[in-house]
Amino acid sequence: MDKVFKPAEVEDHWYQSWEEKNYFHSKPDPRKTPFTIVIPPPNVTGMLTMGHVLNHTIQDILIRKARMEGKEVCWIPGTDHASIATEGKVVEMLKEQGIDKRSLSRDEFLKHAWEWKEKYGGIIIQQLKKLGCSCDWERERFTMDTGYTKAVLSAFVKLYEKGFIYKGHRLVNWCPVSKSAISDEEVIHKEISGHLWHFKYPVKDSDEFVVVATTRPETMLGDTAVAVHPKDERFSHLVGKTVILPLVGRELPVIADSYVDPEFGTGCVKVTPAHDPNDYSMGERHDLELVNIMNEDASINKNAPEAYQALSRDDARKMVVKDLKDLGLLIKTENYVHKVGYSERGQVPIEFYMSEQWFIRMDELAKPALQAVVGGKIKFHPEHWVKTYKHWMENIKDWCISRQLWWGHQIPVWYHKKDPQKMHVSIEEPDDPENWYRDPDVLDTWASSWLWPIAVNGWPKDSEELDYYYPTDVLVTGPDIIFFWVARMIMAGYEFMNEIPFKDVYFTSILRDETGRKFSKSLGNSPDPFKLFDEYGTDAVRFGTMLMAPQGLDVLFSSNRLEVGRNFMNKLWNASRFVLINLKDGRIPVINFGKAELDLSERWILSKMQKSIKAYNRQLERFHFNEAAKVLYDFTWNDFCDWYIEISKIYFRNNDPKKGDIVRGVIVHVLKTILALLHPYAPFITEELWSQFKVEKDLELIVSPWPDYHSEQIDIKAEDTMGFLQDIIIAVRTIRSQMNVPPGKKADMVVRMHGNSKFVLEKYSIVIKNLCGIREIEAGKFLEKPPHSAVAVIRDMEIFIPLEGLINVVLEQKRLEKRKTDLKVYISDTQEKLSKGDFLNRAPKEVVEREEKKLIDMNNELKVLTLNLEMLQ
RNA sequence: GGGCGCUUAGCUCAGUUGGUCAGAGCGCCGCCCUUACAAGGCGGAGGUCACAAGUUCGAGCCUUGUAGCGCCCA
Repeated sequence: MDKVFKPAEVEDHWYQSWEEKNYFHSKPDPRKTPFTIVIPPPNVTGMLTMGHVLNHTIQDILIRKARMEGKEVCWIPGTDHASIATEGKVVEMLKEQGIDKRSLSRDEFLKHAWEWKEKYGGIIIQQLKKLGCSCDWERERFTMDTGYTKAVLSAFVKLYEKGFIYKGHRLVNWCPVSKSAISDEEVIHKEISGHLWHFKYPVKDSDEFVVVATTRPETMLGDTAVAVHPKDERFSHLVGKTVILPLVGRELPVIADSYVDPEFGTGCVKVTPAHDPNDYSMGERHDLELVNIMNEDASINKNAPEAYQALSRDDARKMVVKDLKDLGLLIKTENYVHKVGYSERGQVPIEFYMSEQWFIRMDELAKPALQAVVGGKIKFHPEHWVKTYKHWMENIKDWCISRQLWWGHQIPVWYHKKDPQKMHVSIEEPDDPENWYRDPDVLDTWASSWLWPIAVNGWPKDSEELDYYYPTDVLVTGPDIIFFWVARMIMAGYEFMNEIPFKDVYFTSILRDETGRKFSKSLGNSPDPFKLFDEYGTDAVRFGTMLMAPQGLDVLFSSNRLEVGRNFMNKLWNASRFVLINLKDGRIPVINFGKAELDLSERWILSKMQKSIKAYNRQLERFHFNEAAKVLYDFTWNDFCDWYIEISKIYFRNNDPKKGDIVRGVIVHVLKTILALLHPYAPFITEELWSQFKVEKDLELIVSPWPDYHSEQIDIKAEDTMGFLQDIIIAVRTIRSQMNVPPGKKADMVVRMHGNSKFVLEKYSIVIKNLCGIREIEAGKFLEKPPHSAVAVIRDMEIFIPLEGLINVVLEQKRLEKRKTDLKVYISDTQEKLSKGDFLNRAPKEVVEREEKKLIDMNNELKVLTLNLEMLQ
């Protein structure tokens, strides 16, 4: 074995081996409990990011643990067609080739899109394999494969037939880049420093003007009214009159509507019902005309005066402002900070745009889905996301599901050519297709992915898989798609299966860089996972990422934190190397606890291990992956490597073959248990090391049994005695270090006992001698303090280390004084506590006893220290 | 404006059901290349648990308020 762990040499080998042996594949097996996860399908043309690493490592941990626990494990992978994002990329690619999308037919465009998908679609799947994900690749799905498409269209038809889907001419969020409607959830509100322009509109047949304030002057071309508050006396004389819209010449009524805030701006607002949702509502109340002044790309259309037609909205704004200024109608321009909605994909401000769209009525669908989460049938981790979910579900709005795109699921609605009111809504085309034309729009991607947990299992057909694997167990995803996806999957689960889609939802942390910025492609601050895999090893990246990902908080990611992971893997590698070197004739022992005479250190490490198993399982069950990782890290490094391995060296050097065999048995047992427990986090290195310790009855680690928790191996007494021993050893090491005793130089130890703990020194002197460089130990109740010695007090022991020629009296004084000062503080705190009658009466007996014992011990120590200090002077 | 979250060592963060002298990693200081590991070992320094009040025998943890930071929604 190499001195240093080299991840690249083992990772691909083991992944291939697992795949060849078909360990990832699942078949419904009624005798076993199923454990199912559906992957949150990444965008088909996406690349692996650190966010994926975090998310999929968690899923792989859950899956690998469940597999080792003997469940029938199925992790269903796949990719999402990501309608708007993918279409955008294809349009961009075509543009680079000099092809304009508008010059292509729908079929021609789709051909390019599928080619693109074939070319880049497999990449992220390969990347997930590199990460070690143990998905059932035979079940890989794509949201636009044939079966899945059928599921999506069936869902549409079913909801339509129930009356949950309707078509409406509405003001929707419009992305002028993709030239499509988008849902409320795809709009990002950003704070923008803009301006507030104040304009005069002349009142008809009068010298008067009204002054309106707006952040979007260009929309005035579509104004159809001016509104004031009904109780605003400044303007009440104008209500019912008419103003002339400058530049356009249209006559606008002045209306009174309580929506108007008299405090804001001038108290008069321009009303543009076709381009603003609030104005739209006012328009409905007052029966105002709708004037749509924009084309699909937000340029000005022919409903505006000719001078502005075809201008972009930005140019139109400049020109409107200039023209109004030239007419003397611009009063002032204020700097003004306000929120502007941006299209998540297009990265440009959205428009509110009148168009014909399909909607799903959500109120009915939301009811059971809300109850499932509020009532605890589905559990969120961390729980606080329930409130966010609840708030959204209680204020849910209808979902605009049509998109003016080509890449996606085309809406299964046909209109009759002669009578467009006549519709055919079905997953099959009409019998006389020549007389019909199909709705050109596609469905919002989420209107396909909300079916993911059921559609991957063959819905709407009944199947053994659907029956066996649904509902799934856990969903692991980011909190940013709680509305987009999680909520809607729950609704779809109830609507189509009358059953929840998953029992637990784990929301991952959001990754940020060291300065707190979200990782994003546009900022270029997202590290390339593959560079990290190369640099640290995949296991280390997985483990390190888990260790730094607190539950429910954002992670300030920094790659040097992955060093912890790498160092840990190397530590484990070398601990294993040590154990291998010390095997007898290369034989792997199998421990038999019944017969083995276990000594203190063995009873202690086994007890510690059981406690660690218990804590580890508990943290994993409550989805605290960082804390679980910590439990294992601490046990492995601190208990196993720093203490047990160090102690074992004594017996491997020694000539007691029987004792050596016992230690070999225990050390191999503990190490193999660590490997098994760590396997879900670090699959490659653990499988590799396991192969070195495999005996005939062992399977490969990936399918080996999860370590059992044995409460009978918990040994409080051994832990206490070992703790005593450790305190003694640490105290001696501290003296040696602080008195600058050279590491190679042996010292003697004289112990004056005040109680009955002599047995510890007698029985375990070999451990003390070896672990802190002691030659001889002399112990007794009435020994004198040797001259020139340093002292430490541990429980009932006064430990003297004679340091002729080495003792530094000033240092020793300082050391003892510091301890004395600290002790006095603790003692007075404890005394105060114990002097209160209420504490003695009300606190549990154990707590009082513990405090009393503490006080006695500390007083004792103080007394001894004081005496020793006096002797120094 | 409404909601959610955060504030613990120089930095990044754990801290379970309120109860032992509040922990880790990194960084820092000292010693050591000791035959598993220098990606390591041993030892050490470093804390008003944001602030204020309250509940309690007892608060980092529970309640209320304040301040600062972050996110979501309108």
